[in-house]
Amino acid sequence: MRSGDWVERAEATLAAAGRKRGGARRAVLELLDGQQCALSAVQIEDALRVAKRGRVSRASVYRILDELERLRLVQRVEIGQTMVRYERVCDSREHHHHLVCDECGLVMPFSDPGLERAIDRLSAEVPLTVSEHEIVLHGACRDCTMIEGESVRR
Amino acid sequence: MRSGDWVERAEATLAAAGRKRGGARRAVLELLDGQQCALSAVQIEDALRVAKRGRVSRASVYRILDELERLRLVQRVEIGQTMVRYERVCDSREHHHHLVCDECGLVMPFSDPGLERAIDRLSAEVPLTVSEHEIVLHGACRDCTMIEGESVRR
DNA sequence: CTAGGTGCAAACTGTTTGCAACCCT
DNA sequence: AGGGTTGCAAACAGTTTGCACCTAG
Repeated sequence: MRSGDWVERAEATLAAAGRKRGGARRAVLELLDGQQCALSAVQIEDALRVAKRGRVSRASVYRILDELERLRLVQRVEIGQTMVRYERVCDSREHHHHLVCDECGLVMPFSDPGLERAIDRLSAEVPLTVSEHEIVLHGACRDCTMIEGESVRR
Repeated sequence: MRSGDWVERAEATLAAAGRKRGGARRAVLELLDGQQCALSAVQIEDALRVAKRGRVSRASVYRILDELERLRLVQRVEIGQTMVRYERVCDSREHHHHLVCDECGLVMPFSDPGLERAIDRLSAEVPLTVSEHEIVLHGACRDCTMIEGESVRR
């Protein structure tokens, strides 16, 4: 999916749902469209303040994300670290999951076709009409693995 | 793992880490030992108040869970719904993941050997020393699937 | 003109921290 | 005696809500 396509699709979906346009939502859409990985509401608010695409209030960020999620334009990602993150939903080729370093908080995307096949097969057998799935691998990234052992840090 | 074994192992691990015993922690351990699936800190606090195993303060619940997690006696589970949940860590035979109904919040455990194999294989290829993994399937449970369609509820 | 969109501030909720008292070893 | 353990209350951080004003259609 080319950059921009997702914003267009989102605007179209919103219009179809009877929504009007707005500057705040547009700014959030464009920001999300440019991301490689998930962002939290707070990160989004900060990024928008810096980019000063016209200050967007905290409340609007949450309301917008909530609505985009309902329309399946973004997906929540629970990576731990207390806060919820969001990332745009794209076609299956860009589908990915997350590696999280529990030491430093680094988050990296990864994807694996074999794993997806296992999930798809499983989804059909389970007592749930599965709409989404999320896989998170926790551990220590390379940098943190090297530092380890110098104390009983968590 | 029989009921009780985990509590014993936990106490032993704590002692080995130089910890003393305490009533609050004991109550939390026993409560967790009797659970089928993950509980949030708030749920734990409430359950202990009801069971009145001698009131345990909110702060203690959080501190205890934090420590048990560091010692790998419990594992955090991020199921969405904002709050973090915890469940005891057992041997691999009891290892499981979660199905979450996004309509009513129902959480069910499931396990799948094929999926575990795929994860293990993958864990070796990734730029992270993987210590844990978490898989969550989101969707609508059977009851909610039937009710669906009556409105644009999320 | 009218319903949806937005900003601001207050309210909430889950979690963390400071501190004094307590208890295991 | 001394350090880990607890409870209480205050402090925090992320999220939600109420309300007045603005704006797209």
